[in-house]
Amino acid sequence: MAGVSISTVSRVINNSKPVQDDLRKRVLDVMEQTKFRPNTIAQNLAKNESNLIGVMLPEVKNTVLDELIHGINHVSRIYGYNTMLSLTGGTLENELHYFNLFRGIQADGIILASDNLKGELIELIELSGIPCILVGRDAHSASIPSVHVDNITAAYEAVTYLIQQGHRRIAMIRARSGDVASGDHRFEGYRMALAEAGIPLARDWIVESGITVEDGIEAMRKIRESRSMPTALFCATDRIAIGAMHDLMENGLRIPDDVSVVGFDGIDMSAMIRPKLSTVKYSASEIGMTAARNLIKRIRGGEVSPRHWCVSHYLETRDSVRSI
Amino acid sequence: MAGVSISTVSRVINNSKPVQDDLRKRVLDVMEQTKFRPNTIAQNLAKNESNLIGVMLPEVKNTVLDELIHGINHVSRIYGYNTMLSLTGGTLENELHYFNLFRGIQADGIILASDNLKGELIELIELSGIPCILVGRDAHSASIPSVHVDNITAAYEAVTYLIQQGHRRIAMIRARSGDVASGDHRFEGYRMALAEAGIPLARDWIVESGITVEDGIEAMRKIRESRSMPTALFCATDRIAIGAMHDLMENGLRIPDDVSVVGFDGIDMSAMIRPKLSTVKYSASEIGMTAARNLIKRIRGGEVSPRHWCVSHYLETRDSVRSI
DNA sequence: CTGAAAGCGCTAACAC
DNA sequence: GTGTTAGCGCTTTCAG
Repeated sequence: MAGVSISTVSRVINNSKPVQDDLRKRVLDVMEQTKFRPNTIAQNLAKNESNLIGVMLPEVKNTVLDELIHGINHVSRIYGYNTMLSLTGGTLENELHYFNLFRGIQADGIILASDNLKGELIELIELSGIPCILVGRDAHSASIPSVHVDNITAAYEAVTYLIQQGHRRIAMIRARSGDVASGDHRFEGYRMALAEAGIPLARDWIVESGITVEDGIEAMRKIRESRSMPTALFCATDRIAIGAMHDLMENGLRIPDDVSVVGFDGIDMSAMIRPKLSTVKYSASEIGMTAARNLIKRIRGGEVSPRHWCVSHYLETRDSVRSI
Repeated sequence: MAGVSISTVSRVINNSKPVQDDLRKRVLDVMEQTKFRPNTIAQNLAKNESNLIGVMLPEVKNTVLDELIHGINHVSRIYGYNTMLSLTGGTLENELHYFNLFRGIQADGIILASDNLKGELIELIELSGIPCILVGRDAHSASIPSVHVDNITAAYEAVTYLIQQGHRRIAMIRARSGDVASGDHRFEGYRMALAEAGIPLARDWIVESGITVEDGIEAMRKIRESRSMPTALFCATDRIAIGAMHDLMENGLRIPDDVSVVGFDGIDMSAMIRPKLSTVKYSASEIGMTAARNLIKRIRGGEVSPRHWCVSHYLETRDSVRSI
């Protein structure tokens, strides 16, 4: 329509080479008038890059993840990348599926939160050659960089705080083993703190659970039904803690008078419930930003050796713990 | 590697035409051993379709949206579609941007929650010819089908309930006008209920606010500082309600003794806070499933005339309202 | 049933 | 500066 060659059109679209003003104008006019948009997919195919970063998360049920995503989006945008998100539900099958989907649309890099970084998934990632970065959990495999809070230390500090407040009968509702961050590592911190204080682990007071509010309710019920009650409870996530508090209060126990509770994550609701929940806080958006920044560095051929970054954390003490 | 032509490989990948067993096996073996995956993007380019549904949401800060997404994913998967999500922050600029991004990767259809369905955006959508469906809010424009709860009626019922409990001094924290669902429509329901009961609107008791917990705190403060206090409060979202309750309790007011509160959405936290929040509930996953189902029908050339679907709602009465 | 060849919409040398 | 041409990785006629 503009009476020019395809290449010229391509050049004005990409500003890749100089084009005479009148030709450029003719092209632009036609584009405007036909509302033409270049087909990204074909561009990507031809260029073998997409300026697209894929994000794979198991779910988005708490505010922390929204912050994480915003952190990622923020720096991605600055560097000219778009992001696209998919929810995997945490299953290996879905993770493989979505990884291939991202691969298919030529994603330049992928940020993922997964507990299945081994076997098939890790093979696929390495084979694909797509730069990846793990968020939220410490990497099993050294081949993939990661950004996360120091879950072990943070949990250790939270439980140590409880011990300092005079508690020795401390239960923990942990996430399932296999759930790296909130399961294994936060439990490890709990174990270390108790060990250091010479407190033996009490089987009845360690219950494995999902990470949702409902799971917390269920898990708390199990602890209540055990032979004796703890005076304090450390929960792997705030949602678990909120569920547990719900169960306790429904059953006539007072917080923190009867049992003290500490959570992990610092979701916004932790400050809204009563009593306000003491919890381990950290900046999820910082995780997102750091991840995006370093992923992009790798995409652009920066450092290759995988590193692991920790963002800072602190215990926000509120009203759910008493000293005895 | 398998000693066959490209076409044959394509045929075994797609099962599009019969291939002799031994050839098929040779191809499959090589695919397995090289971990070969077809390049989706090139497939799409050649086929001019992607089996991809784009989802555009402003944010994912509450459990309702997680449910919504899962609803969408669930039925999409059944029909062989993949989904990809992008967070727009609710700004027109981002919505245009991501829409074009989805268009670029040849998304077959798009599910979106937007309050900017007019002017540029609607033009772009119509021009692109991509089937779209709106979730969460009633469509301005008749040209785009939508799935949502009947916000006006639901809000009307919630406020009418308050009136039945003997309240006449009823405040509302509404979302901003322009925010179709939680702003305009839920306010309209409030207005109708009061009008029907012959209660005049009190300017001081209607405050416009964002939809987050923090916004709720801020808005409640404004109401507290007005000349006189209401006995009841209707909030456009549960998060607002939770923030408002926080502010009230921080300032020594009791719920429901001093003021009754009703929320909207039925997020999981509404049952966790104390007192438990009475709120309008509905199934977000049903919205997601209905949207996906009908979008796919449109993609496949089913009915063209846009329709609007409502999912059912009900008022879950809990402990945050007293009768006077 | 199988291979050769054209083409999806675009970019990137390569000539002029 | 601009047009021509060869792909990007795949699907789909079209012959055989």
